[in-house]
Amino acid sequence: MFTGVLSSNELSFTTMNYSQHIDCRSCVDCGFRSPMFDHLSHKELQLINENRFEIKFNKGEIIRKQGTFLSHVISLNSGLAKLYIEGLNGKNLILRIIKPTSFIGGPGMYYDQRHHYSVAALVDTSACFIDINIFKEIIHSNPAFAAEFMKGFSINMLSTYDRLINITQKQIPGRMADALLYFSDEIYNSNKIQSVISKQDLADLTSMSKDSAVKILRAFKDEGIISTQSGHIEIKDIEALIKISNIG
Amino acid sequence: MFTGVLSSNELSFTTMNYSQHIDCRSCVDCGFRSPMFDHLSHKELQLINENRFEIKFNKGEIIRKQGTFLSHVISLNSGLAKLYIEGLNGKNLILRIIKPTSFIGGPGMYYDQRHHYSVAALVDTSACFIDINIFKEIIHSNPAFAAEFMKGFSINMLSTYDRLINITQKQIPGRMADALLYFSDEIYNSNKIQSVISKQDLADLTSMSKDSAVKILRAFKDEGIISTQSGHIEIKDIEALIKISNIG
DNA sequence: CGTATATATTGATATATATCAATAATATTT
DNA sequence: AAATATTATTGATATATATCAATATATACG
Repeated sequence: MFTGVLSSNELSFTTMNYSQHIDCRSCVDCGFRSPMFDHLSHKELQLINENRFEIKFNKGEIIRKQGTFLSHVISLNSGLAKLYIEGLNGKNLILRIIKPTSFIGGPGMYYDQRHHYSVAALVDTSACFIDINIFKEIIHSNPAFAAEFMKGFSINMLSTYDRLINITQKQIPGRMADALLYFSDEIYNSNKIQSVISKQDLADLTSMSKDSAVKILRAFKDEGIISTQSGHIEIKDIEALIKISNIG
Repeated sequence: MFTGVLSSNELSFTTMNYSQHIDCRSCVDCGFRSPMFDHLSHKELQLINENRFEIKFNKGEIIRKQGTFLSHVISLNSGLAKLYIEGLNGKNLILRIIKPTSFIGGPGMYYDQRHHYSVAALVDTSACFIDINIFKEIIHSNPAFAAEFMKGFSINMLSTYDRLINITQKQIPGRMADALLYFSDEIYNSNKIQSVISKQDLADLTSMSKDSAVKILRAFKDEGIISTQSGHIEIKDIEALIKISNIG
């Protein structure tokens, strides 16, 4: 189930490249850990450190597979991943894009100990896996951490509500505008969307066919709202996108 | 914000009719409380009892209004309600139907203390409102209760995922079949669906127009899958519905 | 009890979106 | 570098679903 190289106990002599090669020594002073862990004591961080391992995934590899046993929660150290539900007839629905330093728990944690979505690396990605029982232990003994965990869970719920409304109540232009704004505002913090996001990904994010995704992007390009070069998409007129998003 | 008659301190001399007239004396031995509360001690139940009030709502009345302050969690004692997101351009999306003795918290509880959906009574309905701070206090001091609360939250999340996939990846016949099966399996535990569920409600539950809802129900009727009499819908061929639901 | 108001029904029409098919461009492997 | 596979693009066509309009039925109201 786990691919990639286990490396937390190795020494790394490669040149530092934060986007791909991280070897975390300890959670206590880790610069790549989810901000959620700021609420933990030194002792709690040490406990987590003793019960986690870091794994590197190549682009395209599955980090979590829907349906399998939920034995660990994840903190994404570097890279980028898509979190998606494997739906009907092989259709996927991307729920959200995971960037560093996001935490991934999942609704199976307190229900059936299974994964209800898959997570796949969009680029070379490194993530720490933390034992679920240790993690829960800390949740139950640290109310501030528990509240923070709940908050994250709640935000995921709210973003799912948002997706539900946007996908079911907006038509294609509005949905694609939402997706582009999501990348520029929340993922890349830039008006450039990297080419690792395929047309199929954009379609899976907006619940439309790939052909429709291509066509609406073409239309946006013709209107000067975006420009494209070798797979990359650049937002040229963000105001227009916001307007299209609002109209629906 | 709260309508209806506050009645926990009144004596009721009306003939007992569980579906409409409940006056809970104490949470400790309440037969209408959510099963979640079974995990509480006598003392904790007393604490809740001192910090709750029961309100009766007439059919059609709003129990919770999206956007308002989340000051209380709810336990539905009797009746029936719809929980829905007020979306774009006045379109509503029903997330689920609430029956006794469901608990309603909400994603705002640990985020922004606001309601992110509305709840409205479909029939005369009675519900207990529990102070949010008292409720959270108990969550933080009782791990078993906290886990149960988390489990409920997770189940809501999973049902939202389900809605997301069913609505975005099935077409009208499959979605309507899902809605009918939801009522028969989870709400009424009967193949008869009461007339309090309007065609608009069925449309809001399946994310289709009211006209389309009427037409697909007509088609189901013509095929002998359902029958209708004065608003009620009766499922005649549940196997056919399951098949339609599976095909999508 | 009749009038008003909301809800339900139906067929005709419009429209958004998916599907298909054929080609082009990229990426990946040998 | 050639060959193969994957991904992207485009226009033509099919189809699902929404909208509209006109009528019917039920429900609330004074």
